[in-house]
Amino acid sequence: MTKTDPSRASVTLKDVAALVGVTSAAASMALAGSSRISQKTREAVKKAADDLGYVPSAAGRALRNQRAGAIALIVPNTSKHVFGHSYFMHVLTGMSTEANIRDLQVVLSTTTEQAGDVAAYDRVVRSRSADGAIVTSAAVTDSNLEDLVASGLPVVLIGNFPYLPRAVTVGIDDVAAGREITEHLLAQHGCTRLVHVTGPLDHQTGIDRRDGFLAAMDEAGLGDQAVIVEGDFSEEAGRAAVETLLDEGAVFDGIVFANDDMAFGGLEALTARDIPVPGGVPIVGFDDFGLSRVTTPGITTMHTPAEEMAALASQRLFDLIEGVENVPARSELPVRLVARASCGCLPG
Amino acid sequence: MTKTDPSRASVTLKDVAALVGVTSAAASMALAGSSRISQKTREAVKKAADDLGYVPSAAGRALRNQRAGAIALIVPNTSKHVFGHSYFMHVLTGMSTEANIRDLQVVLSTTTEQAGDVAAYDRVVRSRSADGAIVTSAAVTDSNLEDLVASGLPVVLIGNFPYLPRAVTVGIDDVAAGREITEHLLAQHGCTRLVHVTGPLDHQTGIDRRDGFLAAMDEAGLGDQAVIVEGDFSEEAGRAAVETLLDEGAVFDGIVFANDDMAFGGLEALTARDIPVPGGVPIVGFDDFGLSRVTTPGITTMHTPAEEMAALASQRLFDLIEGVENVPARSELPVRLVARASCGCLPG
DNA sequence: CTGAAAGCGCTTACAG
DNA sequence: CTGAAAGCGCTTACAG
Repeated sequence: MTKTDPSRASVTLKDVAALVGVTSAAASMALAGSSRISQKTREAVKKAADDLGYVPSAAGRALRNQRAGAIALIVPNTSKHVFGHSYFMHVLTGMSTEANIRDLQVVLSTTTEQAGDVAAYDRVVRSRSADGAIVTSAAVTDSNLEDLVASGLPVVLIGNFPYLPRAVTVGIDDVAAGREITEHLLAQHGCTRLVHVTGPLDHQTGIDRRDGFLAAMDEAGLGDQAVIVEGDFSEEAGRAAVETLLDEGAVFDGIVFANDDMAFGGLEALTARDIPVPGGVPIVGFDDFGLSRVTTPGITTMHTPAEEMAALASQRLFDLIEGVENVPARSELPVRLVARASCGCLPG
Repeated sequence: MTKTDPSRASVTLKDVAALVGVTSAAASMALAGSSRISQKTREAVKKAADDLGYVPSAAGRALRNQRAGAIALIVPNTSKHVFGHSYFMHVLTGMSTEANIRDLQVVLSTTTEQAGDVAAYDRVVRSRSADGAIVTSAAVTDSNLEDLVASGLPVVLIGNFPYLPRAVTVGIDDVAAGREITEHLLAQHGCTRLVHVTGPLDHQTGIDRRDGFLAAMDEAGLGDQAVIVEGDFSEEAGRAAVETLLDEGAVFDGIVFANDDMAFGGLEALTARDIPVPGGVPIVGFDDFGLSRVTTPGITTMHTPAEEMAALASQRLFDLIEGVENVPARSELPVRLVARASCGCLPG
């Protein structure tokens, strides 16, 4: 069957070395392929390692190399609610792909307390459970992030952090993307009185997408018509925004939601009030993490390449860990408008 | 600001000990709260550790304690496609919650190759990157799993593995659940000619849900009417199953899909052929990982408590790692039928 | 060229 | 009672 020893006790380098009759130092070099060790010994050691099912101890290596061989994803408690399951799974997929290539582990660090977001990061890196970390979705108000970046520990942020110019970040151009999808409703669907339901305005994503919306409205000479309703990325916020608008008798001919979850909540609210989408009110969302494809109507959205962002962030992180010079501080990936039925592009 | 030293070099026990003027052994005991160390020294050491921002080295501890302080989730490459993003995120959430309570890390191990599923697991545990692992969604045909369980390494399987009686597993009663949701269509909606679109039949989940369907049909005296179409849990399989049925002119008055993804694919195919759901054909799915709530109509389904399963699996794993005797080999969590519009229970 | 010590950071068993 | 060595598993710098 398998060659691995099924016994519980773990096989160390010493066991391998003893089987061949060399020191563990020699065995180590042999497995590393050092030319210092004769080819014959090298092969004997490799065979012995194979036969015994030897796998190097992560702890032994980490201690000796001062390198954990792992990268961490920090998921602050709050952001799990804000960004949702699918976002983080895309991020984990991107990280895992890159980590696998380099034979590194991925450790997941979720925060329990509200306040301890950075403490969580700090613990992971200072305990050297991971050689660096990817942090995503931090709030603008989170001042600790600044100390973190200044500390010089390897960290890559996913998102946009204009107030942290020295941080290495990977993201998209939310302003341009927000403008583009707004222009879509204006130019392709003849909307003139648009509402924007924002994300949380203590997150740069929320701010930028709103600014993109306002820029598009201004450029179209419709700045006066622009209505802003503050949301928080939750489905419930989208629903509440629509209900409030309708209750107040607001006049509008389209809604730009800052993400798909809110667009879905809004869609349900509109449908519940017998306002057809897109016939009565065309709407658009943002993200395309999965939800927007499966609703009826499908939600027109800006595809945010979360997995690719995470993959690139991982590469940047590896560079930081390895001490590569001149790692680009900012990388932006392209987004792409995905036209579906909610704006009127596709048949319902 | 923070008390932590922002310098890159990490603080070791030796640094803490030096600051107080004791040996690192004494500092270790002081931090552990040993009564061997005078209260005064204990406090001084704790203060010094605090001031320096000392965090114990994971590698040092792991090597000394022969314990990684981490548990792993193994995600075989194939199962990512089979079970989808949301399932694994539920599992990770459940694991993280339990791991946080015990101050353990969660490491994520995704397999690259097709064949190397167990090798991946093996590497993680043998390298002692993790003290044990949770493995989910393994195929019945994966004979390596048997060796794995026999090896005595701490592992908990999520799912049902009747051919591995010695394995510690956490799951649901898929047969009973499959029967229950089938009975719902029979008893509540008067269906008599039901189709079942199965999951992959090399996974126990696929087999069990099918058997539950057949049992319900038999008990209702409708065994002759039961039609089985083999699927694989993918949306595309659900779509293809419906198209084939319609093309062949099959006669049926309801469909039991073995999961929600297939139900969604089937729903789209029915809608595309102008067959209203539930008016033309009532359908039900299985899982309730997120999708079934957001479709139109919402899909009636059996709620599978993935997060709770993962939490319980984690607890079982901790017990195995700690050598607790008589860890229950099998735990089953209750499922719950969630009635939505696709069967006709709720208004569209 | 090669053998074997030293040391990464930690904690406990041992010596005094 | 307390000081300090030993050793977890590994790899490299050093001694011979």
